[in-house]
Amino acid sequence: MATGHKIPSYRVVYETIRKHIQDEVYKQGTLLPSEHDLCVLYHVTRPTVRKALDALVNEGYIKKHQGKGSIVMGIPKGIGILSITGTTSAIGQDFLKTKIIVKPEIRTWKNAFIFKLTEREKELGCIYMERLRYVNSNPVFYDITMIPNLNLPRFTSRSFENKSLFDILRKHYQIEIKGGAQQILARGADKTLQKYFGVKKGHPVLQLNRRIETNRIDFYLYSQVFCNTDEYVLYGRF
Amino acid sequence: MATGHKIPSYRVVYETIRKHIQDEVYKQGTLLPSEHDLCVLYHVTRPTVRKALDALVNEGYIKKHQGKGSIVMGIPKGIGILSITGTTSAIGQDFLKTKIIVKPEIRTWKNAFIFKLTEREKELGCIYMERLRYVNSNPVFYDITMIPNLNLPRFTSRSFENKSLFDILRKHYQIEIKGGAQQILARGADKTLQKYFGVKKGHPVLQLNRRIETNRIDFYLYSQVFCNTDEYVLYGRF
DNA sequence: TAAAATCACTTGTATATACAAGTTATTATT
DNA sequence: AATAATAACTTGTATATACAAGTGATTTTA
Repeated sequence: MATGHKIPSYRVVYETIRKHIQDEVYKQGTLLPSEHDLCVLYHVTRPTVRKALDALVNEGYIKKHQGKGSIVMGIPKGIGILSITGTTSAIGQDFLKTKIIVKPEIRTWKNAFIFKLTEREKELGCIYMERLRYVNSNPVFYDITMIPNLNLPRFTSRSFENKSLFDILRKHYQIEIKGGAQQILARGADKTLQKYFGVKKGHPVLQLNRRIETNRIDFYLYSQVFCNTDEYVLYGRF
Repeated sequence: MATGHKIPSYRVVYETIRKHIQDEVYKQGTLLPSEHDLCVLYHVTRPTVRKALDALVNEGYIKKHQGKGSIVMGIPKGIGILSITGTTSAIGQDFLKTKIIVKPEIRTWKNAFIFKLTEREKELGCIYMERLRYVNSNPVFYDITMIPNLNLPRFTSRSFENKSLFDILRKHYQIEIKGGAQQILARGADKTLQKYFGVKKGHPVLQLNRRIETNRIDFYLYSQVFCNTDEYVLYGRF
């Protein structure tokens, strides 16, 4: 199934350099090739290279110093749930296992939800699912995902074990994640969290309420993520 | 005391539009003037306008749609401690009061700290301070700030009441904040937090460990922020 | 020899231009 | 009147170019 989408060249440059940092072709602490050299390498002009580097700076892969060059910082450490790509890519799929608690099913919206829903979203109802995610066999994330029930054929019958929700949305429905907003708070564990995380009542748990924006206008995903940060803390750049 | 720094025009465009969104000259839900119109308005070219808009998109002030325009999203709601500018600008200085718990003083580094320090940083020692911050008279943030003791004359004798640390660093020492990395976790309140937040022992509190990068190479600020999220949650974009 | 000036590099800012591609209103067609 | 084509907008991508400004090594000067 070819997408037919042409990949912009700044994206190619970004992805390649990112991969090279990941694979330690460009090693931590060293200087990246100069912008001019990258231009020659990728047959693009400086603004294009700079757009790619800007993204890498934002995500913490590199750091720039005027007059000196771009220093490779390496892969952002920790669990980068605050980044756009979601949990899976951030800590490496190898160490993340997913267990479905509630299979995707059509429901009415939880009215206790934090974000205001549009009338259209309320009408549609939502696809609801719950997942528990393990990092190195420890339950670390418990997440509730709600997606407006808008023209996503066969969605509820798909398998999500060890698959990224975002990947499925992109491949089968051409939905791209573009960013989002989130609330972050600390709370005590309730019965559900006690059960899944194996902690005492009131144990401090991180909660994230997220509204995720997509390439489809007025189409948002909603998720509530609970994290047990006892062993794995969240990490982010700003 | 004139800084002598020339402000880049993309910055001027960014600041002006940002201000206009804040002052509701550009109202939420409406379309921003087109990039072309902004070019005429500010006497700059499109790449310059786009650079300003990119920053506004990143911070959640606007959202762009190809073929349509840039939609004004309004001021990012909540307490945007995850953003680069710090607490003060995020919730509006009017509602934030600061109380100094420990005045800036020279100390050796807390060795229990999370980030690895360089030898140079260890030698220098650090300027240490503790602050309690109130939002609408409620104690919400308790933060410990550590700054390498590197050529910051008279720093320990300055007043920090209701002043932004970042502003002081910029105005008096020409130190600009460029970004940073942070860990986020949920933890139970200890005796100190109980005292300042007026909560029970073990009450869930958000903790942020931050390393803040500056325009001076190898000069970082370190801070540990504790947040009582019972009434005011943190907010961020990704 | 030590300090100052220069040069060659780096990234930062800005312009001018072109075309691709998505959206919306208008116009022409059926 | 409903539909299709078009035109006029919008943002997205990309090039080519120029100069400013920070860094570090080299060369010149005192």
